Amino acid sequence: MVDEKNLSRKERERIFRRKEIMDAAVRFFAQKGFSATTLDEIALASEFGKGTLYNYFSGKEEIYTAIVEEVSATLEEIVKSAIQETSTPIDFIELYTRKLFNYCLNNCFDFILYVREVAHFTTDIYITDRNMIVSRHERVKNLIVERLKEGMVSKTLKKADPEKLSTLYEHLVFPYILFLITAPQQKLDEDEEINLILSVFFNGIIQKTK
Amino acid sequence: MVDEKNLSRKERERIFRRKEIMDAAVRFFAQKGFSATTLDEIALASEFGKGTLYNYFSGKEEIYTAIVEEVSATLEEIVKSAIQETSTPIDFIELYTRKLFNYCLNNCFDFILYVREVAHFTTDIYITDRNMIVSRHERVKNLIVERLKEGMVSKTLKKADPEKLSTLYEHLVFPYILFLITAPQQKLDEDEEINLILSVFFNGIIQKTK
Amino acid sequence: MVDEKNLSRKERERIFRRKEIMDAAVRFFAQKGFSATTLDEIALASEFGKGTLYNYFSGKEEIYTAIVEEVSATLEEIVKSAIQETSTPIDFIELYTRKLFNYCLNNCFDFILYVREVAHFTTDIYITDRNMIVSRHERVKNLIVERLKEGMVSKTLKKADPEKLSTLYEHLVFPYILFLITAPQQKLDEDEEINLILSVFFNGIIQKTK
Amino acid sequence: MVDEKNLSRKERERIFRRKEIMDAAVRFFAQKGFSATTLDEIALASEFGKGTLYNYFSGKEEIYTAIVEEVSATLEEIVKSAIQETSTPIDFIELYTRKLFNYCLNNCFDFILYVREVAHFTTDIYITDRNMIVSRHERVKNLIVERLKEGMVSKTLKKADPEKLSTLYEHLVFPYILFLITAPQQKLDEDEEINLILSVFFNGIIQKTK
DNA sequence: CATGAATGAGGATTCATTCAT
DNA sequence: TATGAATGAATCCTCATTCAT
Repeated sequence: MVDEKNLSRKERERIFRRKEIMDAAVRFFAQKGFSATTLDEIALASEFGKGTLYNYFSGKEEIYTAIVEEVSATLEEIVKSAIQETSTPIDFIELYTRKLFNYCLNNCFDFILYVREVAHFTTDIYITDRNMIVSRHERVKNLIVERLKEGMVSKTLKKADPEKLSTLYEHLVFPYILFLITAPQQKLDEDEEINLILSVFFNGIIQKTK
Repeated sequence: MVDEKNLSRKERERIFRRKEIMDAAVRFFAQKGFSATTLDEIALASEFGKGTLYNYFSGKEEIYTAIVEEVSATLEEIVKSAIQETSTPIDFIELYTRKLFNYCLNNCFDFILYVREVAHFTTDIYITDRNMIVSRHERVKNLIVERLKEGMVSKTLKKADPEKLSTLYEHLVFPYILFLITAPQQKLDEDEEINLILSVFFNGIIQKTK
Repeated sequence: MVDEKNLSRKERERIFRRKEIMDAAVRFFAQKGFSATTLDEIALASEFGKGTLYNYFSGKEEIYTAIVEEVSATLEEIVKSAIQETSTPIDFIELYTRKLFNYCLNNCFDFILYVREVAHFTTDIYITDRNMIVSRHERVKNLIVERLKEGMVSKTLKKADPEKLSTLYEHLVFPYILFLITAPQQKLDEDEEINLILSVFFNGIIQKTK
Repeated sequence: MVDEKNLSRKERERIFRRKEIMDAAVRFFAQKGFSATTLDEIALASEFGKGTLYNYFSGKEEIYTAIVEEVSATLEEIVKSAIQETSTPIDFIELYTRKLFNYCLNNCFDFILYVREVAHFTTDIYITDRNMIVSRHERVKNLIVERLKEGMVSKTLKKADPEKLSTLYEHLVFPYILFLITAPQQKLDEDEEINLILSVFFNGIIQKTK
């Protein structure tokens, strides 16, 4: 996350244009995958000349990587803020889920890319700098694991492997949100869906008090 | 699922060769996506000449579609058999999960393709005959929904929208299995994983009796 | 130089087609250099589809390299045969010059490429396998140097650094032949030109007897 | 050669900047040829903006042409001065060779370009104004031819076609000098090399007295 | 049927040139 | 005048598909 404060006008414009290109590209990457997306499409959609893209990115791969990295960074912010704004594991999971849902609603294509990468759903492209993404994902996961452990210590949550639980959460919530958003349907009652997810997930992990 | 009984030797051989090609192809589609997979790879891996593939399929797309359809059919068989072999919703879900896991262990590449298609994770390719897959998926889903409804009527399961619950199950179990299988890790304790999934899912959907 | 005897029809055809492509390409490389030559031109001139070229060469660079290597091999043959067919240094140089001239007359474009490479006149392209060409050039040069030394021992030739003399010969004869052939002029009296070259070169290196 | 005396400061600066650009460009043209050289390289090396180059030249081609023309003019000066400073053909050739060698030592890239053009070693680019260069080359050649004729009349030189002899000289000396300068070697004994060239060339063309 | 050479449409990338600042 | 971002034509290369053998 670049500090955009102390940048020259030129540099700010450059970052802005990079973002414009990424925003135009993400829809295609999400819908068709990396290989099937063409630079012509991206150029057309971003309203830049094809050659211009190369002033901002070294190639198709870098556009893709930049998008995934940006989502990755944003998701880390989301987790951190959810942690800071809550005091209990339960509250954290609820807020985190809500924030995720919200982010996904507004940036569904970015989210698709990220889920695909993290969930190993395709390796259409070998992201050279996957390390950065993977390590950030690990970091985020650890934050969640810590919270889960706290809950287990305080007996709010059932005892279980917190690592596995974290992974399970991720593979429950991410794909489901993705489904809700991509599936063509009339209306989406956000609260209802969140409640359902949490209800299922919680009433399994919350230790019942007699 | 073609009835292979009353076929001539020629026809049986034809089906056998189609299967060989599909088996060779699925690994590439799973690992690299549709677009990034080349017919040269498939020809080489299947030990057929490139031109020969066209005697068995109309093109790359049909190979892909045939694979997805085959998985789709197999999964329908799995659900049906799980239904027939169990008498309660709980038992059904457990057996179904177990069978899924098992199928996935032995056919992980096929499974990846299917999940990608069903979970809308990419539409790299527009499957012309997606209707058949979608409608079978609906059919399967309805079978599950019926079972869930039974459970709600008999008060074994909490009252909830069975459609949503079915979807939730699908988006919990499928991606998680996929993750377990694709994530590079040492050993995989199948039973432990299944128990975890079921534990979380069940203790959320099973109505607690005092 | 591949032994073309024991090859299958397929392999012979393959070599033949490679040669056809090289023959079509060399004219462009010679006239415009490596970078300015396009595959479209080569494809058109060789009467193959553009993609077909890639069945025979890995790319533009390999076509170029293959040509230079072929000339290199041929020139080695020429030197060797000239050595075998003569018994004195003087006769050798005369026959060698005559053979060179003749080769160049019939393969002037190939010759241009070779001279350019050997004379360091351009490094438009970095030939990966330049080593092979350079080492062959060294080998050929040594053969000539040996002959020159013989002449010096037998007092037929003046005493001088045979290495330098060999280089001087090369940079006299090759570029001049090239000039004669590429310069647009009416008629070319081969014998006259050869006699001139030899006259100048010989009457300098032949030791005068009183 | 523009008379730089009566020019305004602006015009002098303009010429100076053109020269700076040409000096930066010639190294690339010499090493990689016309096509493979990019304006970006030239702009970077000359420390001008890419657009600025167009204030001094109409395009890449003109930069190239200007360089070749400048060398061409310089070489004409060299020949003329060598003629004025000597009184015999022999002395002339010796001085000319020496001056050439010296020029080449200090401007080897320029020299490479010129030799390539004059020796027809590549026509990567069609110099629109090649006429000027060719005609100057003819002029220079005639000066040399005249000197050679004088030598033949005065019986200092053997009788021969002076035109051919001039060409032979050019194709002996130029490429050899080029080779000496571009070939990677430790030390270069200028005098030794010149003596060798002249020794070979002279003892062939000088008529022996009994 | 089996094969793989031939093909050309399509895609990523480069770069000379233009032009607004 | 100096600049470098924008551009798209041009180029190399890939690959699904065809077809002669």
